[in-house]
Amino acid sequence: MQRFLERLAWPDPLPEGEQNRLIKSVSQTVLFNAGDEIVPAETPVDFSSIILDGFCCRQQVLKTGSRQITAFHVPMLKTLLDSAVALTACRVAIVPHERLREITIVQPHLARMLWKSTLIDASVYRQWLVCLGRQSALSRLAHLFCEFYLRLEVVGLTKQMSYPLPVTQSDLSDAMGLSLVHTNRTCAQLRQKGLATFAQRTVTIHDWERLQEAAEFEPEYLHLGNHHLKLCPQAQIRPALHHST
Amino acid sequence: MQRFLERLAWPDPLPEGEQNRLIKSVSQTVLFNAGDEIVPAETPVDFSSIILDGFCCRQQVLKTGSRQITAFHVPMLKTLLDSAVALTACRVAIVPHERLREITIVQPHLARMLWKSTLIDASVYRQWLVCLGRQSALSRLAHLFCEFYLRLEVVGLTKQMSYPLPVTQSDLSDAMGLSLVHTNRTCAQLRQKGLATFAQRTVTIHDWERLQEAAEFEPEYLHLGNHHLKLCPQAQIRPALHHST
DNA sequence: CGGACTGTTGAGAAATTTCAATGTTGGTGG
DNA sequence: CCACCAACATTGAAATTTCTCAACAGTCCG
Repeated sequence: MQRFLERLAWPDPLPEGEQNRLIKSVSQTVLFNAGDEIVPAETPVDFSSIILDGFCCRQQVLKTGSRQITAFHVPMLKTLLDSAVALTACRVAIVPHERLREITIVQPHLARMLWKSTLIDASVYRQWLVCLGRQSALSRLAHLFCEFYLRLEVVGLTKQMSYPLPVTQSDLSDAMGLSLVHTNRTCAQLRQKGLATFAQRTVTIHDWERLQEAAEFEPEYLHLGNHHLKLCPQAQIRPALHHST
Repeated sequence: MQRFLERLAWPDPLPEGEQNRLIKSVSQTVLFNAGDEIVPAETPVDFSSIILDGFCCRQQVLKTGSRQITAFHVPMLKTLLDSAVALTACRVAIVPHERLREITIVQPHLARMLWKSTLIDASVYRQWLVCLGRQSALSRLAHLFCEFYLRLEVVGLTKQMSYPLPVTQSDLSDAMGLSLVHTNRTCAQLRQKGLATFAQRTVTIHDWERLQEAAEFEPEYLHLGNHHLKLCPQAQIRPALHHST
């Protein structure tokens, strides 16, 4: 829970009273395995969920069977969600909506932080729309890798220019609106161009500068404040060339 | 302002006290012409905006010059926005964030309604992601036409199975992530199939049932409550055949 | 070792884009 | 009222991206 709390009012710390309030609001904590439906689609819910750890996504399945992932929820990032599926084992805190209602009454600042976090989510959705609507497969994947790098960086889940992304290429396809085959080829392209590698469910960025460029990535939409501004420029690593062809 | 207020706590009415509070929070009202930037992109803002009337969109322009519209804001629907552009003449109410902060303190219910409206926005974004990621051009356009029909229906802006959609085919393209040419051809297909016609900036739905089907449209994501459930089935109009070829 | 899942590759098919030309429409000034 | 202009819509055809189908390789695990 700690990491979620730290992130919520970012970059300010969440006052202790509010932290306790939120902790008390959790009615129960539930465990899920990879593949479980955290909240079945179409089910009306009267609670929200906080992903404590693990990795899950929101998705929608069309009649043709094709799937579109609409969001990834990384560990610790708050999230009120439905139609979510666990991609790895997940621990999820359940917060009844009634408790959230109480929070809006007695803890307006905390409520604002929760509201703000939904605004940031919306901002991320809009950015994804730009990717899916107007960017090439290469740019889309590059953008996703950039986004995750920063989102995970602020919560300390990156190691050098590398981070775990516990999904398959098939999941990436469904997130970026591409076919599996094309995703595979696009990953290969990113690798061959020396931009980034996705292997063993780990992303390694070889050339942050050029990756960002290929993605037209502009991190403001993530609302990370100035945190990342300190990170990224340093993050520029010597271009690594990995021409395997 | 009235229609915005009616819509906010939908289907419940917004208590008078809260209505007044919101009205008092407006620092000024601004007029825009079609094409004006309501809020320039990249500008940090300390206020939110409510579209009182007119029609505008959020957009993002890539380096290649291509544009992606990420949201349409129809008259009366509340909206806190940035990077917005007026598509028609617009009247916009400005609400400083400071006033919103006060609202979270003294009017928690009103604050919840505002929060809820951002959650609905996010829900619409996710639906658009599904469209852009996994649906054909035909389905995308059909979906857009369905979505607008309901959004405008609840605020009384439809007439029979027809409603004004004051955008060009070029705008539709940028919203659905298609090229102008393909959008044009897809509009023609919808027409030829007798599903819907878009002409003179007006959408006319010929066969709601089949249009909905082609779009895989499921209106729950709009959170219109039961209102539309009463409308849509009636809305099923005798299939009109308009084969112009 | 077999099986399931994941990743990789080839090749033809389909959807969509781009380029380029032509029609249409609505408004404006003469 | 007409001529004209600009914006918008439509059409054809070739180019490109992406998808689908199908086969095969690699890895993990019981």
